[in-house]
Parts: sequence; C-alpha cells; structure tokens
Amino acid sequence: MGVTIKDVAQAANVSVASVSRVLNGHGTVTDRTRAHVLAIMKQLRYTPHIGARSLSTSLTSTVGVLLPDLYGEFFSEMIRGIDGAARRRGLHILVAGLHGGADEAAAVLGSMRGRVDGLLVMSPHVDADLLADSLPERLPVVLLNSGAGGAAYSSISIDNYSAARAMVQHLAGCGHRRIAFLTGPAQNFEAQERLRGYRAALAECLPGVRESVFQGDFSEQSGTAVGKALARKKQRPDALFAANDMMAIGAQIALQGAGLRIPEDIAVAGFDDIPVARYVSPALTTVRVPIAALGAQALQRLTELVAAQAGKGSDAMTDSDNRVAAHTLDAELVVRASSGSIR
Amino acid sequence: MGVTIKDVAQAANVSVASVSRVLNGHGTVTDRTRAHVLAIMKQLRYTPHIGARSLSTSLTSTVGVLLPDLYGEFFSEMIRGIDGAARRRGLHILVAGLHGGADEAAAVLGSMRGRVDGLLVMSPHVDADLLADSLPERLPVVLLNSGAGGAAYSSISIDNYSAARAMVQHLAGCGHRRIAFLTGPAQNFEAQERLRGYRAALAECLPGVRESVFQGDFSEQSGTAVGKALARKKQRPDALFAANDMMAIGAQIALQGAGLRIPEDIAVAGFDDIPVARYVSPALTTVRVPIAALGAQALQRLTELVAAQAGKGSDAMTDSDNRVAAHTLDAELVVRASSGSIR
DNA sequence: TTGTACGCGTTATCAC
DNA sequence: GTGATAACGCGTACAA
Repeated sequence: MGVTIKDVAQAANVSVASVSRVLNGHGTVTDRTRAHVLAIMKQLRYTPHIGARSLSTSLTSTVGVLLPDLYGEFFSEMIRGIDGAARRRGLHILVAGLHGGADEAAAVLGSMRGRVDGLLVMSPHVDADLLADSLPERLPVVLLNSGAGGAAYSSISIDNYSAARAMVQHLAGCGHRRIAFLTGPAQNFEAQERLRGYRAALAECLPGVRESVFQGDFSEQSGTAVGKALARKKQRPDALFAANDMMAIGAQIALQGAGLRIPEDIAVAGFDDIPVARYVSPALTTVRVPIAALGAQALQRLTELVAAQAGKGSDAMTDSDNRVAAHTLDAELVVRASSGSIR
Repeated sequence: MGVTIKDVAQAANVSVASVSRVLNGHGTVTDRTRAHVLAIMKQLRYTPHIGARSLSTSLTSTVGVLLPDLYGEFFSEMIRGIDGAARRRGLHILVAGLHGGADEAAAVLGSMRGRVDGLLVMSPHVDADLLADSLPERLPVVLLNSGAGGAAYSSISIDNYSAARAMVQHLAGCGHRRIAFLTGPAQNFEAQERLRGYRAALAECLPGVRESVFQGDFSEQSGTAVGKALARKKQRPDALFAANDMMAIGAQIALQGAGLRIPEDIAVAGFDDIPVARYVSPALTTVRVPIAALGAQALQRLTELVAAQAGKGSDAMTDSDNRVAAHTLDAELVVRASSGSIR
C-alpha cells in the first residue's frame, strides 16, 4: 500500500504527531521541522489517506449528490455548477442517480453514511418522511427544486412561480388573450408552481378569460400529442405556454407539421432554456433557469450547514439551523431576437 | 455519531466479530444468531461505516471518474452510463471535472488515494507520464477516448477511424466528390483518428481527388467561421464532414445564412449525434457515438482490473494485466429519413 | 516545541 | 460457532 504518515515521520526523524501538525497547521511546529517534513512529504509523494482521517475526524470532505435520472443538459449543467463550487472549497462529490422509486432512494440514502459530510438531493421520489427515515445520523441535507422538505429541510429552487407569471404577462403584453398552459406531472412540485404562476398572471392580466390547461408529463412526446390535438381544434388558443422546453418543442413541431405557422397562427413558449431551444426554428422563447448557479448555491448552503453542525456539535441549534426558510433564485425571461416563437 | 458495529453487538449480546461475520457472510454463524443480529441491525438501523471498513480492507467500493469540462449531453450521457454500470455492481462513483491543465490533473489524481479502488480517466491533459507520476500506488486505471495511455494503461474508445471512414464512404456513395473535412484540435486523439478515417476513405473511394481539410476546435463558433469562409469561395465542396456535431451545426447555419441550401448546394455531416442534431433543419446526418455504452464498458473493464489486482496481490501479473490491448466500440451511421442534410 | 498513546469503526487472525 | 484482539492510517489530548 501507499506511503503512510508513519513512513514520513520515520524518514524525517520526527513523530507522527509532528507530521500531522504540519499537515493540518493546527499545533505548533518549528519552521525548521515544518520545512523538513514538507520536503520529505514531497519527496515520498505522500498523500493522506482520507478514509483514515475521516475515522478520527468524522469528516470526509465529500458531499453526496443525488439526482433523478433526467436526461441531458439539465443533469450535466447541475453537476458542473456543483463541481465547480465544490472544487473551490476543496470538496469532492459523490454522484448517484436515483432511478427507481422510494425504496431505492432509501437504500442509496443509507449507503451514504461515512462517505459524505452532507447531501444534495434532487428527486421527486424523496420527501421529508423518507429523508427522516433512511438518513444516517444528523446528516445535513439541501433539497434542490423540491418543495418536499417542508420546514424540516433546507431547500433551494428557482422561483418557478414568478418566472411562469412573468412569461404569461409577457404573452399578454404581446396581445395574446387565449393563452393555454401545458402542464407537467401533477405531483411534480415545479410543475405545480409554474401552473400557479400561469393562473395568477391570467387572473391579473386577463380577468374574465378562462384558463385552459392541458396535461403533459415533461416529455417531448406529450408535447407532440397536445400539439396535434390543438391543431385539430376548431377554436385554438393564441399562444401555448409549456411547463418545459421539451414539451414546447414537441408541440411546436407537431403544430408546424399540421400546417400551422409559429408564431403567426399560434405562439409557443417554453421553460428551462435547454440548448436545443436555440436551434429549433423558430427559436423558442423561454425562461432561462440558472441551473449551474442553482447547483453552486446549493453546495454553498450545504457547506454552511455542515460548518454549523460541526461547530456547534450536537447542541440544540441544529434543528433551527436546518429550518432556514427555503431560498429561491430568479429565472430570466429569454425572448430571442430574430425569429422568435412569439410575436 | 451513528450507531456502530459495537452497539449492534452489545444489543444482540454477541461479539463484534459475530456481527462482522453476519455482515460479510464470511465466517460461520448459527442461523439463530444470524437472524437475531440481522433483526437488531434493522431495528437499530445500522449501516456500516465505509471509511472504517476501507481502512482494514483497503477497498472502497468506489471508483473515481475524471472528466474534462466538456459541456452538455456528452458529459451527462457518459456519467449515466457509468453510474448505471456502477450501481449494478454496488459501486459508487466519485466525479471530478478536470478544468485546468496538467498540474490540476495531477492534484486531483493525488487526492484520490484512499477514496477509490480504481479510476476512469477521460482528459486531453492526462497522458501516461502524468499518470505514472501522480498516481497513488498501483491504482487500476482505464482511459476513455484517449490514445495517451500507450501500452501502459488500458483504454476504451469508439472506433473513430472506421466511423469517419464509413461516413466518407457514404458521402461518396451519394455521389459527392469534393468532400471537405472540418477537423478538431490537432492534439486531440479523437480528432486525429477521424481525420485519418477521412483520408483513408478518400484514397479508397475517390483516388486522385485531393483532400480538403479545414481547421476547427470542436466549437460551434469554429464551425460558423468555416461555414462563412466556404460560402464565399468560388469553388465550393459538394459536402462538408465535420469532426463533431457542434461544428457541423455551426457550419450548416452559417451556410444557410449565406443563402445556400442544405443539402442541395452542399451536404453537411457531423459526428456524435448529440440531441440537437435531430432538431436543426434539415436534421443532421451524423455518426452516433454510444456514449453511455462506452462508459458502462469502461467501468466493466475497470472492475476486472480491480478484481485482478485484488486477487493476485502484488504478483508479477499486474503489469501484463494492465497492458490489455486497447478496446474499441463501434459507432453507428445515422442517416435521418425525411429531411436530411445529405442527399 | 515535541513525542507517546489512545480512539475512530471494521475486518481478520487467532484461541477457545 | 464464537469471542478477544491486533491491525488499518490518522488526529489529538496529554505528558514531557
């Protein structure tokens, strides 16, 4: 096996304690010995064994990242944001995809003991109960884009409500009156919030106009289905606002396939600003979600929790500390210049 | 802190040794005691502390995944493939992005000691020398999409050469004669292989026709630049084959912007089959890289190496084991049906 | 300032 | 079949 702290101590003619002190800068060491030890460490290419360290410190300098098996850009952007923030703090990230349902989530949650100092969780299958049940010890947790934590867990999400509201306001401002909403899965927190924003804006900008909500599931396919259904209708909406870009794209292509012009016959708007949104024609008008920033913020929040817990020990503080109000980030309305899907 | 093996032993009125035996199924235990211990473990919601275990077994059941900071779909697909394969084997993955150059790579490499049983590395900045220099102990490594390992390290990649060759053959088969190639960074192994495939097919199918290679850097921007330059030329190629999809898309949009029709005036082909390739119009003809499968295969290979090393100890085998010939996966030519970018 | 010795949670090797 | 107990590598009182 690798070179240990003992080897370094022996080679430097000091005790392991001194080497440890040099390593962590805690105790007091002569500049002379410090330099000597440092030199030996470099020469021997010594790297501390994290597992051993975490045994005595109960710190791993690693955070767990639990993500749903969503495809594509969203996933990678989130990881990039988290990884960047983690690297800046000298942390490592342990990534796991939560494919299955609650049971698998519980298993993964459990297997995190001793591996991580905290958890970043983003999953529709995880709620406060499951967390409380299958979480090892008092592990700090930050929930991402989920309202499931309630008051018990810290959470960070974008302001889905306001963003959706702003989009509908924009559509109304463009002169559209019959604005339909293509919503996501009913249990999905983000979908709920976006729907809420749609309704609020409708009540606000177009009083008396009835809402028109179609059910989707965030997939392109469901967007296609609704697009086709819409194309067949005698009385079509002026505009369709989909709860995410993939559905918007599916709908847009279906509508175009049925001979309708975007945005002349019907305007289309999305949510997320995934890269593809720029390349369909006309380019999609959408809401930009600062995914990477979201991940970075979440990690930031998590490190605070970790520090707080480490500092205060098992004082009574832990509870109120975790109960920090949910924090939200703003999203940005993206209206593409040249050939937009809204006019 | 959490409940330890000691707590379980005490609650079950047995020794820690017995609990450990139940845990790992190694030694011999009465069915009766086994059941009892199991019950207590469940009741106490005990989870083994991995750090401690790895200290005595020097096994972590975790593999490190080092990826370049490439954006988007490629990144996430790769992680998905690896994560799936890892989960099936009960492994965890530690993900790190290699943003900077060689020095940062070395640092990250070093910090993996004690954390992982093996490493999956995909980075243009990592070569055999760096690996040998900054790798802790005899850590098994599998290189992804890189020829940098030489004979010293196991590597898995797609057959860039054959795939590019097949694409050019296809283009020639469609009647194109003046086929230009938009290449990637000169140091990039994959770009080199694709260029080699282009040249081979040219020599093979269109003897006498001079090659026409433009320099790009895998970015959409560089594709745009070449597209614009091409549009201004008096004598244009029949077809443009870009070493990746982003460049192909940039070029296609630029060519269209200059009033040229795709594929009538000039055919465009790409490489990767990123999702956007399906949504640009006309949809891109491209080479599908089985990214997730690639990741899964790499993990598979890595676990074999890990097992081999663990089994044989530090026998003389390790060397020849690692020297397994580089393994390649096939890519698939994707010719989109309706409105393709090639005709 | 420096060194000794113990504990962290687990596994594995012995005796019993 | 079961129970002490020595590692594993490191941090850290405590003593010197």
